Amino acid sequence: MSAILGTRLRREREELGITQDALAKGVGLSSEFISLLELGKRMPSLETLTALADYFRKDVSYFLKEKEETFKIILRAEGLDEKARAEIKKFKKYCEEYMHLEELTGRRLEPGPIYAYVSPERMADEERRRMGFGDEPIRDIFSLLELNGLHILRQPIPEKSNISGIFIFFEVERAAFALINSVQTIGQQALIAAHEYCHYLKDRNAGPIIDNPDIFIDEYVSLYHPREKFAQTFAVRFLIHPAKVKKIIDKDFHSKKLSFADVLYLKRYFGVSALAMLRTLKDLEYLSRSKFEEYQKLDPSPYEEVFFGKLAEEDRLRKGTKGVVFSSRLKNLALEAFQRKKISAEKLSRFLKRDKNKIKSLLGK
DNA sequence: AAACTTTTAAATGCGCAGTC
DNA sequence: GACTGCGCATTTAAAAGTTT
Repeated sequence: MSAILGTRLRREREELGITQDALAKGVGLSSEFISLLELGKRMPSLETLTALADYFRKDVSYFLKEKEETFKIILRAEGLDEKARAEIKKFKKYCEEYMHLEELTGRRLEPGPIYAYVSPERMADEERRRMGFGDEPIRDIFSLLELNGLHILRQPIPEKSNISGIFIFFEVERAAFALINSVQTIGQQALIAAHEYCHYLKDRNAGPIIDNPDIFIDEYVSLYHPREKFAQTFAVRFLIHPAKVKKIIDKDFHSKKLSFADVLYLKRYFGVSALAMLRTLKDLEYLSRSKFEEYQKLDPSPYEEVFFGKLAEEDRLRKGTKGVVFSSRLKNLALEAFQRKKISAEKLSRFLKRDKNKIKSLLGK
């Protein structure tokens, strides 16, 4: 009995969008037997397995070999220092706790659609349309993505570890998680979140993905895996819709030459990193190459503070971030689990990061 | 928009041949 | 006689359609 064969088989079949019956006809079996295989209650003969593998154009081993545990793959990645390792181990723990809470409350999120688009721009537009955003900026990307099935955990990983985000998909549980490095500015985090979301929509079956911060430097982006280039283009397009940029610049700036302050204004409007904003403006030809390079060298934070009073709330806080940032949804799940007496007050207080007596008195008894 | 009906997909019980 | 790979008949569950 092997659970892996069943899950793989089911996944392949569903990806083709066919029924058990259709598959059975295709490989000369009965649909009942397909059912048994998918349930992991029977093993096929070698002959049958070969027929199935052929049908899906896969190697037979694909259906047999238990894939190396997701986290082992990540932890084996080269160049991981001890601090990063420790955070990834914590990430694993948080993922498991998150899934456990979903199970306790019965609130499981169905994974979103899988896209096979050729163009990241089209995919981003389509996804915006599906969510009903038009060309408006997205205010709370983290919550939005969570509702669409990508669980978000934000944890601080030291800059020198060179990790900006991690995407993983638990095959059996059918749950996707993204770790966002919370040491980055909130704008960068938003971009990474959208980037991981693209992996989720497109590459969720390709194994875990570790993203490093270099993907943001457009000069070198072409050197990276095409999948990364795709995801990065998607992320920028998803967060900054060019039509909106055009509208603002035409209407409000009367198409004048953009100053650094204008760029920062737009950056704040879309809630992204300064670099992503600069890139977009350059690509849309609102900034010349030389201006782009000039602005790119500047550190936005002191300017932002002077031009707009203060940094975005979270950017000031993040300097002191020591631990994980749990999403509102996770906290909400924990609360529900507590109220239904499925977890202890101690455990709840760990998720909410508040004193348990305080929580208790607030909830009445 | 609830209550019932029909259709279809998936799961289960059972049994048959072949093998060890 | 116990076990395996499978099909047939039947049941269950979920989706789609219809009526009130």
